[in-house]
Amino acid sequence: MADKKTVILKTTLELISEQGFVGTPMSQIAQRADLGMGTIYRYFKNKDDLLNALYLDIKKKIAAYSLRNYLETMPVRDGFKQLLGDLIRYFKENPAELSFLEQYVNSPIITAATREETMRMAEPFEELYRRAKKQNLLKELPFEVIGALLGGAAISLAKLYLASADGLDDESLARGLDALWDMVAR
Amino acid sequence: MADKKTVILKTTLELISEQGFVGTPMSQIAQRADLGMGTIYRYFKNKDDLLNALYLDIKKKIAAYSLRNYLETMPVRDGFKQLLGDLIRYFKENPAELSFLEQYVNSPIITAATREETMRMAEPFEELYRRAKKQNLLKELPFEVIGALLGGAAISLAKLYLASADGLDDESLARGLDALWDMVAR
Amino acid sequence: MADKKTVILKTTLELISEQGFVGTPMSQIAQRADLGMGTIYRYFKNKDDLLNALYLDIKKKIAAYSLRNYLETMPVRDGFKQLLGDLIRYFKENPAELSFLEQYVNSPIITAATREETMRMAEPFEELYRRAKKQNLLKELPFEVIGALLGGAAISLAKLYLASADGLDDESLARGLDALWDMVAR
Amino acid sequence: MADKKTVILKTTLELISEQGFVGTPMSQIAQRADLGMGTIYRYFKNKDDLLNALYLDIKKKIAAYSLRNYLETMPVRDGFKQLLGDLIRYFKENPAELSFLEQYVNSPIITAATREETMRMAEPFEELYRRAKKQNLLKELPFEVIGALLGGAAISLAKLYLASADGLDDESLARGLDALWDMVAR
DNA sequence: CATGAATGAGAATTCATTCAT
DNA sequence: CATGAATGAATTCTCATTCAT
Repeated sequence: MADKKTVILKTTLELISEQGFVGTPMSQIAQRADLGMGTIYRYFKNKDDLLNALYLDIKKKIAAYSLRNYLETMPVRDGFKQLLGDLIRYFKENPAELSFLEQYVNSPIITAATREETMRMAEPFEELYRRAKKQNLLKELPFEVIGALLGGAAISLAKLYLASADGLDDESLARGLDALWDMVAR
Repeated sequence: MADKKTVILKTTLELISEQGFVGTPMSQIAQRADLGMGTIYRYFKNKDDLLNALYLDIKKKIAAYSLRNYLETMPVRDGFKQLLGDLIRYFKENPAELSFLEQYVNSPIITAATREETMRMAEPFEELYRRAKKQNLLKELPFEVIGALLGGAAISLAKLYLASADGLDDESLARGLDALWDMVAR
Repeated sequence: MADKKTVILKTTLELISEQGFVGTPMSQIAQRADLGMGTIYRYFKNKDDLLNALYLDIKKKIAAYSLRNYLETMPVRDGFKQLLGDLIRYFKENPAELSFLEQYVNSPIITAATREETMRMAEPFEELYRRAKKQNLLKELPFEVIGALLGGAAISLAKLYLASADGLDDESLARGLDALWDMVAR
Repeated sequence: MADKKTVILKTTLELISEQGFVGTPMSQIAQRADLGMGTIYRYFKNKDDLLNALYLDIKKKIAAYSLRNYLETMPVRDGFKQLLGDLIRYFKENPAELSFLEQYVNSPIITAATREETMRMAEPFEELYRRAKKQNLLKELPFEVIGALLGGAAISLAKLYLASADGLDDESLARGLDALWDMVAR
């Protein structure tokens, strides 16, 4: 059997994306994970802690997936599209993760410490931004604004694709990515 | 005194934006609203109903505010910037509304019926889209995609401005709106 | 029906003196008091608070009972015997109170604030001590020592009488009180 | 290393006097004693058994300490003062023991069997009482009453000395012991 | 209509005890 | 013999909802 911590996180995500955080009692998580209630508390201090751990875990997976095929040697434009494209593809493949994230990015349950920790994962994106700046490819907008615009639009797009019955074909994804680039390109 | 329903909605928003949903019991809403618990149940079937009503109420206010200065006779580009600019300005003036909305758009508490009802408010925006299409100003993207891209980016931008200490000056807002337009413009 | 707070305190004392504090769940108190669980929490913040309130309540009753027949105009020796005699008689009539007190005087559950509040009840006894001192009737011992010696011995005596099958006859109580006086008298 | 049973008892006393009974789980005892949880259950049937053993252990140490310098050949008055003086000195040197005892003498956790066993330790004191009686030195009070009065007052005194910042000097202890003797002396 | 005390189902969390290694 | 991860019954406490006044 997979290690217990992993099983708990997996089960929690499943249930939360189905019923929401408030709607899923610890007892149900334990039951579905086939573990005793107390076992969860061996691995996580309390319910909030479990949620924060899950949040962090997902963020890490997203970062890893996004970077799969990204190279620092890529041309800037290709780099952007690679990163954002894989971000969207990740959510396409993991809809529960997206729904979870959307619900908790702004929740007071996610602590400042957790949020801080996710910041560090933006490092490759920051490097890309600096590269783009140097080549004078971007609009006159601060890093945070660029990030917010791209992130907001990309996630919104991912949600739409998940909702649509036909799903995401490569053609329309490519067009979406072009739009994203146009938004920030000079 | 304003009518009771309004007072309840206002108080609920206040408390939820201060403490989050889980942390605000009905009894506290009643107390702060200076009403008996039973009174709330006269106006709202239950807590979920209250939340859905609040959600709808806020959406309506946003729509109204966005349309304040929008005219169907405006040039398309100006129309877009007017609608989106006022959307962002609304959140600037009503931060609690934004934080509430962010937390509940994806919550299972908001029912399908409520979600459906908010759709209708996009009507003026749809009209604008059709006008833009006719003039061949937009990229080859379906209405929903255009809407998702713009909405996601705009709200993301609003959140950033709220978080930033210095806030939103006209200059940077204008540049943000230009970026949004570039995203969808042909 | 008596007021709810009183009923809860009474029931709690009953159960705790039978089973101890740890051994009596709040649910059992509610059941025996014929009240809903939540009702207890309307009147007491939590279990510890309930215990502190009970502690204080009993201390007040003891003080009142001790002072029933005590007069500041009594000769000092009679005053001592009156106060201590009624203290012992109170416990004779209210065994549960004694067992409760014995168990919790030294428990960390009783807060410093509660302890402080009980101090004030010693006032009449302090007055008596001052009067005795002025008349040079007592040994050269500080007030606290006199109090500790008398209190300790008196309560120990009360416990013994409760345990003994035959109980406390006036004759032996009188002899016990004489012994107490001899302990502190010059 | 001392034998395990001793280590467990010592650690339990330590933790309970620091945090109270309710606040110290078996797991914490195991951890602090540097033993596995299961090991404790090898030496004690369950938590209550551990507590009863600790209670008995402390009582034995007290009896031993009290008798250190006591001789059956001592004059009665000196004998009393010797026994009671060393009782008080023991608590002075072992405050945790006193606090533990105070909390558990009246607790339902301590079984009748345990209580019975502690009775036997009063044997030397009983002998002393008989000797005093024969010499007609005591008031007309039954053995249990004498014991209760002296025990109650002595422990009360010890507690006071522990609480007082300056502690117990020989001078004031001597005066306290005189008072105790006066209480029971004819 | 309005009130808010009372309710009790339901949730989080703890911890004594067991038992496979 | 020793270990400590796993268990789940038991407990405290919260809060949406009702209903007698």
